[in-house]
Amino acid sequence: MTDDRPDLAAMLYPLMRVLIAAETPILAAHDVSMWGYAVLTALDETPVRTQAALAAAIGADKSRIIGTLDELQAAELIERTPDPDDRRVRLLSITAKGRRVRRAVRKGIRAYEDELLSSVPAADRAGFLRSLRALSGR
Amino acid sequence: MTDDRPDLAAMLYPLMRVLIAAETPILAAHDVSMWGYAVLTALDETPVRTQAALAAAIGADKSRIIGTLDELQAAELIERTPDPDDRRVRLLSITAKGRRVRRAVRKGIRAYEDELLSSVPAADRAGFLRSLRALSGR
DNA sequence: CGCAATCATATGCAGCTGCTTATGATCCAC
DNA sequence: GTGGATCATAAGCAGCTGCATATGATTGCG
Repeated sequence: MTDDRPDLAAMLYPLMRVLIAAETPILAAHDVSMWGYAVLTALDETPVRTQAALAAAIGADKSRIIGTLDELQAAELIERTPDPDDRRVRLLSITAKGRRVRRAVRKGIRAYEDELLSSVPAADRAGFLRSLRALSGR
Repeated sequence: MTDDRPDLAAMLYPLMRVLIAAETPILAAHDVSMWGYAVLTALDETPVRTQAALAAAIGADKSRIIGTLDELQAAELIERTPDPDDRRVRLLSITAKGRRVRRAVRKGIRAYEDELLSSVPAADRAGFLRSLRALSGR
């Protein structure tokens, strides 16, 4: 064990702040909240059955996420339809509009990330992304 | 540009939560808050002149950090002495006790991190750490 | 059928955060 | 000497978060 590197959290924290700061105007330009974008992303990528399961999937609080879902629905970015097999459940789906918005936001974010990552050697970058992917469980 | 990876923030966020969850009991065992540990770490590694500069260095709010400094001082982990050259300033320094506590916490955290990172191939791990270091500005 | 579990929803509580404003003391350039 | 800047400190405000509780409706098992 060497003492030559900071704790992971100490490195992740400022990076996280930089990313959030960069994403904020991108999200604002599309009138989407950060949790709203997380919801759109989840729905765009994987089917999910219940709102609670969605909340768990994106690390959100199942109660707090309701407001976000309300906003997304009002903006016609998602739809909620009753599940014919279980009257407690409202099935979630992303609309075509929601898909477009999500992908536009992601494009902006990706452009920023690519620029950020371009300062890192390609071999390290690949290792970084692979590690990050493995460590984040996705 | 490929679509085959999640946004950085989407990967960093769960990793950050995992790290925080792991650190929480370690910090509690030493009766140190997370900001307290960040302060101790900063003081243990680099001299800093003013409290405001310390706050900036660790990404904390200069007003909010006062309470943390009060606690650390009460626990005799840091000392605040008036700067003879500038009566507005209180110079900060870590005590020997503070140094011991900080290093004990770091040891616990490092053990966890090493275990976590052991699931990643060594080459990727090195690339990960180098990238993280470069991207976090430290 | 009864009951525990689950769903969506709402909300309270405590804590934290970012930002701001304010205070009194001190510093320093003009 | 004056005034703006800086320091430490305190606290307001609004927003967010994690967790818990509660409600009414629904489901599914014993």
